Amino acid sequence: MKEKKADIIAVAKAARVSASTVSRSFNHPELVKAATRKKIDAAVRRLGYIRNRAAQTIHGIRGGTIGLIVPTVDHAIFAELIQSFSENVEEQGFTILLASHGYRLEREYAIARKMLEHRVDGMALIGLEHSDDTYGLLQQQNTPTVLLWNHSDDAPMPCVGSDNYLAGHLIGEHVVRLGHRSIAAVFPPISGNDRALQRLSGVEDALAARGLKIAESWRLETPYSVSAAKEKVAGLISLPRRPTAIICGNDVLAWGALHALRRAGVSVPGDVTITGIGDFHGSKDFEPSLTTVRIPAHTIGSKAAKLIVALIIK
Amino acid sequence: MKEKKADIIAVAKAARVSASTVSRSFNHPELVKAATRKKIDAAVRRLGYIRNRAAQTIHGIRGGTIGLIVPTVDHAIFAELIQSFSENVEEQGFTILLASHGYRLEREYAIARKMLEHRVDGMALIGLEHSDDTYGLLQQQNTPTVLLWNHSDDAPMPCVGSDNYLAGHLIGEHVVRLGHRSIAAVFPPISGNDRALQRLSGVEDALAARGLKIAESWRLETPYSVSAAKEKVAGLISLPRRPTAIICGNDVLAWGALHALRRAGVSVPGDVTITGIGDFHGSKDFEPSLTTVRIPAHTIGSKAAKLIVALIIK
DNA sequence: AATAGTTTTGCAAATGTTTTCATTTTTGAC
DNA sequence: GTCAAAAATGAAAACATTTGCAAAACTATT
Repeated sequence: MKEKKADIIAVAKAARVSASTVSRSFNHPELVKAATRKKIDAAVRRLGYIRNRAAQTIHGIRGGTIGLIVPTVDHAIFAELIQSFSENVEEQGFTILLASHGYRLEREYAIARKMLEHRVDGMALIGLEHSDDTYGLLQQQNTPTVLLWNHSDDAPMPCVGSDNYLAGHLIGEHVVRLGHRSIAAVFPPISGNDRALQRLSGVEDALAARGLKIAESWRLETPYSVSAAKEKVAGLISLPRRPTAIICGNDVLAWGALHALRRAGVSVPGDVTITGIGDFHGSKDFEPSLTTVRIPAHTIGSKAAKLIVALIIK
Repeated sequence: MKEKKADIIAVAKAARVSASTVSRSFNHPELVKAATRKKIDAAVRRLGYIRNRAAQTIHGIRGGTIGLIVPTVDHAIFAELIQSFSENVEEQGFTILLASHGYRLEREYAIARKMLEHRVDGMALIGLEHSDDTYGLLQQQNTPTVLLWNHSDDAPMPCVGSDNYLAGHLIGEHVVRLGHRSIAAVFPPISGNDRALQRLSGVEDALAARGLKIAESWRLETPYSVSAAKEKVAGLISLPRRPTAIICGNDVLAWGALHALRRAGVSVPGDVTITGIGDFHGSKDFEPSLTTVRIPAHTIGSKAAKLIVALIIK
């Protein structure tokens, strides 16, 4: 039990060479004779030696980790993004250090700090809205960083994502063009969530361009969940005056809306039109079908992965 | 640009104390005079110093990371689990090193090795089915490990999860008890996925107990996606003879099935009963409503988190 | 068999911390 | 103002590696 784990010196002894040679055989195999390498490999296997990245890292060698901080993992939105990002990053030999801040920006700062203590080679954050402290920290340590999910030309750091304002605008225009005039909106809380805010602005501007406005009582704010949206929308359509279109901040909320309408026996899109944003897994197969704007999570993840790796090894 | 990052010695100089004192002020603040601590804090801030965990780690100090290897992040199933696990583990001061193996067990081994190189304090794996190499590795390095998601009394390592066989059995019995005799099943591929296999066995045994069996042509295998399930089920119900119940391996497949039936104008549960397993976000609000067995991902995540932390700091 | 060149190897210093132990400083009691 | 005890600090060794440099061991060439 107490047999301490093998270190490079133990391996060296076992293989009857020096520690330097063992180290080289790992990091610059071409510099060591094949026969020696063989001996070393054997010793490594015999002792169950596993090199210690921490000890390498203090020599300024890249540790091979990238920090990824998300608001939460548990959303269809981010799951797809995280998967694609991590997959691509792993392909390049990096591993992800993951943490979630639950939409609290101070948590994000604390987490970022911790990740820097671990000497991550790079960082990825969701969205463009971060505390000054966080931006300052990353800048000061000049850690390669990419901002995921949103894109804006005047972002303070490299970012890869889509234009959420545009997405909202597109949806807004679409709905107006269908002839709707009584329009409701269901959105998540916008604090700490620039994505939602931009989408909503896009929608509002598109409507305003036609002189339309969303009535105060038809602006629903709900947490990101099918249940919550379903409930809110059920309340909405039980009112005497009903909207003819409900614009949802994302597909999950739209699903909730659709279930609420189905339950109430309201026909979609006959009586009411529902729109989402995101095109999550499952949305395109929804019955009745759902109008949504595709946000290419998969592509964003893989592009961002390539970008951050490029920044790191440049 | 070239100003190398501050190290503990730089801080010591700036604060006019020794490195040891700086170190202590971080790790055992009670041992250093308040005034000194103040000077040090100031210097730290001024220099933007961030301690180097790697350098601590080589002293055998815990690095504060836990490796989590999942088949994929991008499934409603695991997203919820990961979130809950990581949330709980973060609360205790740990950070997660996350990677996915895409249901390939050799990848899992490689990833585990890499995580051990990073000297994770503990590991968490999904399911009970892992390569001998992986088990051997973890055992030999005696790294605290927990197996997530499945539970079995004779698992080779501590595990926290639910009994998937039981879940399948419950669903099977339920369907039989409703009086169904013509039963179809839609399941994901079972290779590298002990969860699916156990569920299916549970279902089959429950049916067998009543002398029932799923016809070969009614056993559908489909990847884990709404689209795929929808398509398969659409094919199934277009056949002349239709099952009266379709048991799905998990809720996502059940969603696909529900959409297929709705599209075909088949009434649920009037004409056909659909069941899922998992009780994912959204399932309980689905219209028409879905019968499912709850697998408490959230609870599993948090219990597992507590367990692994306990194993680590014991 | 000696030489020059090339390939392998080992020694020792360096990396950024923590920790043990010894030394210095402070405190409180007289 | 002394003294002992307690508290705070520093020096140096330790941790698991990598790497620059020099020594040693081979290869060819004569």
